Amino acid sequence: MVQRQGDEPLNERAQHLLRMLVHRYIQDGQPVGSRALTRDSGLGLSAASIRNVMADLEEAGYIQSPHTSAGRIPTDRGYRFFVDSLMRVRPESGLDSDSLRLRLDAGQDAGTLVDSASNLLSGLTHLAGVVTLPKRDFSAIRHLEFLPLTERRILAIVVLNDREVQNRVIETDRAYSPAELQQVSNYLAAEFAGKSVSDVRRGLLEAMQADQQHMNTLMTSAIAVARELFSEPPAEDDDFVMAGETNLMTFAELSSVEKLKELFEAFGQKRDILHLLDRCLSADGVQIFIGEESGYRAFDGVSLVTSTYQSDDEVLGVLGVIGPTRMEYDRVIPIVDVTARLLGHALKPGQAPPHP
Amino acid sequence: MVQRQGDEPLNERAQHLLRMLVHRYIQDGQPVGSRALTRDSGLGLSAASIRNVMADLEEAGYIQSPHTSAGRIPTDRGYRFFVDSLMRVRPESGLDSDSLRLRLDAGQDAGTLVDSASNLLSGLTHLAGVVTLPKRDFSAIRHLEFLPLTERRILAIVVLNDREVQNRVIETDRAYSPAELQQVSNYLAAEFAGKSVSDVRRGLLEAMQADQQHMNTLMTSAIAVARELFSEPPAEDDDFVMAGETNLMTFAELSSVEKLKELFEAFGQKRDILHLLDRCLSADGVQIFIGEESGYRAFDGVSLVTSTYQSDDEVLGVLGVIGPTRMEYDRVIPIVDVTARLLGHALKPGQAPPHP
DNA sequence: GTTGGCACTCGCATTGCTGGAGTGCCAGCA
DNA sequence: TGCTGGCACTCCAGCAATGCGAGTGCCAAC
Repeated sequence: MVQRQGDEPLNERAQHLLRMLVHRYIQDGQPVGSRALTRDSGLGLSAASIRNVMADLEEAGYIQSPHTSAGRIPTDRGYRFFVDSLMRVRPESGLDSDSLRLRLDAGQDAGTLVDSASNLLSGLTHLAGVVTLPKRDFSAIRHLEFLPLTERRILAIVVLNDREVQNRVIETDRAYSPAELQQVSNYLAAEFAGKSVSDVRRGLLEAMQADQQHMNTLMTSAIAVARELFSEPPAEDDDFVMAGETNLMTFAELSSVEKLKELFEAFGQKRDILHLLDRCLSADGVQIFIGEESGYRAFDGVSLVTSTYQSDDEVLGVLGVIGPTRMEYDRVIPIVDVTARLLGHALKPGQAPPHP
Repeated sequence: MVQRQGDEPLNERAQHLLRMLVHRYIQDGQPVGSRALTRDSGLGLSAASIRNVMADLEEAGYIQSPHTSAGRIPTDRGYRFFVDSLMRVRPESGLDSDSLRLRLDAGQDAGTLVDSASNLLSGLTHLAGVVTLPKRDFSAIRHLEFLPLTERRILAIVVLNDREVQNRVIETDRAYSPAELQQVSNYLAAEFAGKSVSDVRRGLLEAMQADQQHMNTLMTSAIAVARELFSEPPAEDDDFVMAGETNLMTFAELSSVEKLKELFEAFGQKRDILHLLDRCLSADGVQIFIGEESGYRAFDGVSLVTSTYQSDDEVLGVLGVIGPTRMEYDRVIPIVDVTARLLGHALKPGQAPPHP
């Protein structure tokens, strides 16, 4: 990156003005001029002085002017500084938290909850909401069942956490007789019941490294089958749900059809978005990507506010909100934060189911 | 509908010119003037004569001019007449059919097939593809299983057709002990194995009307549970999958952001679309809704070409393509038709699974 | 019935103009 | 040294005027 003169820290006044400018721009989407700022700032400064400061801010890369005689708008860097150092998150208006809880009812199945959360996010922020399906690594295995389809293909059904059912077809190395399969099934069901998927995976790894000569045929078969079943997470774990994409069509910044197309294509591809969301999985708490920071061209002019959601300290997934860089960060961030907490809570196993 | 002078049948020449006009407009999206038509028509007529005919066509409601001194464009009614009487469907270029078959591989599960079909449609037509999930009414029940969750909540797992697994939580009138549930489970599994969902439903209806005093407790319980399970189709049966929505953003007719928003919101709501697709279920073969014919405002300027798909004479669902009214009907229709056939074929139970 | 001609109508792009908002810079002042 | 008022300059947005081109409708003549 090019060294800029402006890399020296901003003084108090410049920071204050930058905050005002960003705030104002977020409100009405018009470039902010020196006159408007003089009024807003509350400092008893003249427009000329403000102009001087604005020139500094521009040189430092925090703001820019779309053309000579327009006001200034924040750059990505300006938003970043605003979000990191200038902004104070608005405390959610207590009421929210309660009414939200009602809409994320514990005891529903994961798919429904994820949908609700996504709708909730988009509804509250008037932006697009996005929620990844929860990882199932820490779910307890409740029930296990194998059905022979053809000689070498078995339909495996796994029930997790009282509620979720997953199934996949596995291909085996050799043919299993129904009786044999039944044995394997019983053995594995007894062995795995109550354990979490990641425990099982770890256990399998150990078993495979152990001396196989001490095992009987049943165990060897069982391990082979189980390995096939648990070797990699099911495809659905790698997916997300969006809601309210159309909200993005209202923003002037994104109203060029080409820009929109690019963005919606990115949503459809899923790959880039997933990659981006995966990056958020590692750091917990709220994370923000502003415009080009994401590294994807389709995300120019677009920001992503995310948070991991977790139950019992295990990170299950990521949720967040996609909108124009010009979004009300101070309002959106707490919404994302609260929603993440509520979703995590609602997903906690053993929650009371809703009364019929 | 208002009676128009033009309701008298169009003469040969008028029909020919209408065909040319629609064809031309579909090709380049520009209003077609009399000069252009004189060249295209092949008739040795002058522009003035053409203009006379065009005036007739306009009066009859088949074409209209966006403003005084532009050419003419087809109205919905014009497209309708074109599609019904003037157009000749292009025979698919044999090659297609083979390469398509490869992309709709029999033996995959319904979800994957539906996704593929949807992508196929949008890829081939450069429009948006839409496919409803297949109804499962005619699927054979392969396996049935009940797991107690809480006293009155039971997780039911139904395996259909070797491949599809459906599960739902049912609420019972009274508490069942695990042993009792096991009995019910065994009884129903034996009773239902191999029957289709609709057979079972019919059977249940009869059983309920029969004199219940002749039944033992087991049967009564079993019927109560089964009724809960099969009373109405699972929610997923009532859903569809779309692909290539972004293709619609390229068309000039739809390039106003507001129109697009309206349309995409309709896609998101699903309700209207589902309703529209349901209407297609009854009539089999290819069906077409042009513009306002659909009755939904969001569909102004948009056409829908659909076909039912079926295996073994049972209609399973609907698929189709959504695009601007100005679409190449003669090319799109056979694509929809073939895709429907291939999807129906691929969904046929007992198809050889793909070799690993 | 067909044709050429003619007047007419729009839409669209270009041009020139004006007002307003905003900037940068400078000289003067505390 | 920092702040301020003033001034010249720039650029956009909106508006009217204009000319051009494409296309129409109608009519009289063939």
